Amino acid sequence: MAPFTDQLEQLISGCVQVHSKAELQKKLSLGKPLRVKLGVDPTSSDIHLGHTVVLEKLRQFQELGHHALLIIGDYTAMIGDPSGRSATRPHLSLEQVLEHAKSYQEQAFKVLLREKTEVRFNSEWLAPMRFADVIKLNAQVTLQQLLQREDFRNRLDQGHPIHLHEIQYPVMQGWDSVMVQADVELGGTDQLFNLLVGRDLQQEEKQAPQIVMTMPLLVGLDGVQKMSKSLGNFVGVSEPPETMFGKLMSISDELMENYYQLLLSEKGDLSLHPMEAKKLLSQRIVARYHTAQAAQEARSEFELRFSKRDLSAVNLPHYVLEEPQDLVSLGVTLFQTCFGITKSRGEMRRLIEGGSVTWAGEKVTDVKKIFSPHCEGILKLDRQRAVGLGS
RNA sequence: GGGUAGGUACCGAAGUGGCCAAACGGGGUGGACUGUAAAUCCACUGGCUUACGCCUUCAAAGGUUCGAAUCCUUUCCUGCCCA
Repeated sequence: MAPFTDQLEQLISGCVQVHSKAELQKKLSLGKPLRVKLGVDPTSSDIHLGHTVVLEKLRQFQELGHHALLIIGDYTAMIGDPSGRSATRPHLSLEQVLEHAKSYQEQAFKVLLREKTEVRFNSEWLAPMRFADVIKLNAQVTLQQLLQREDFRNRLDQGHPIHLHEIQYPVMQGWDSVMVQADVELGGTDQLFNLLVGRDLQQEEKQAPQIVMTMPLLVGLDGVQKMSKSLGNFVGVSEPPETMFGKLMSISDELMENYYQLLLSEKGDLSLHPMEAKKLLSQRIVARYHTAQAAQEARSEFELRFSKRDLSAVNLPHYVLEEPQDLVSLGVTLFQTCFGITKSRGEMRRLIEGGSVTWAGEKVTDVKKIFSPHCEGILKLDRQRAVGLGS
């Protein structure tokens, strides 16, 4: 293991809060590997760049010789973390949660060192708990503490409901820390309260309280709200290189600096043309989750496709017509079969009438235009999607 | 449990018997412009239809009416005040 003073510097870099630095220093100085916990709720099937900020921190701990505990919140996911939420989360079934959990782990190992990670499901200890046990835990938290949280206070002020099951969440998460005897717990800044509850519960159980470290939240592609699957403003770590690259290119210039900082832990070269800086950023992030070559290709494709607007040189899905079809029907079929997107005929018609569809580089606004099986060429459907027709 | 205010499209929010597929704002999508950035402008934003129009929708189910998001009944859900 590295000398603890060096470790300390590294570990706290990028953190928003460390509670407390002195405790961390002390624990590190003992020279023993720390048990570092990170909880994730498999509420959706994808891990996105927002999650990676904190995963990377855990990875850093691993590389310094510490023990990583990845807690899959299969049980908590069914309740839904109210943190930062203005409304109650929808309920998930156990089946959904378990399915998500599986792909979650796989994706998490794109960042974490698999063989050095202990994965635990919190249903292991939460499911068998009895009501009396729960009551006992609840005695550790007061309503006043909960109401100091901004998310709950907002809901209260705005007359939005706060359900009792939601206020159980911090206690459950805190109990996880007790059960795995965490020395450190990581989380986003919105997790601060939940993380601190863990300390209280640990102390109650005569354990040393965990050190709490929070990382900044990554803003989503819209530049306004935090990155989340449900808002659709995310870049998933399992997405194809071209998609990742494209999505990253759509962020605003202002966001770029933030992304450089949080995703690559460095300052971008601001002397470059913003577009060039953004291409560099995208390329490097893609390279991290795919390969350098894939990133290079994604970049070239992007340039061909959008800068030079040359679709002919780009890899497009192919489709061969079986029989003549009008443009609307064809469009709907293509969206479905090539991109898995369900469009109504009305939507398709609007797209065509709005001038989005081009055939061989020419706008086609005739909804009824017939395409026959021997038509060959490139049909552009919307801003991002195009299909090669014919063989 | 009592009182009271509500539940409208992705979200917020008008509408309180026909002119309502439902104003307005946000969001989203497409176009122009561009660096697939920002800003701006324009269009679209339940389904089917070239269209006339038809169909499904205003928490749910029934009912009144020529006609209901709007009136009545019951049910479910939520806020606020009181206990």
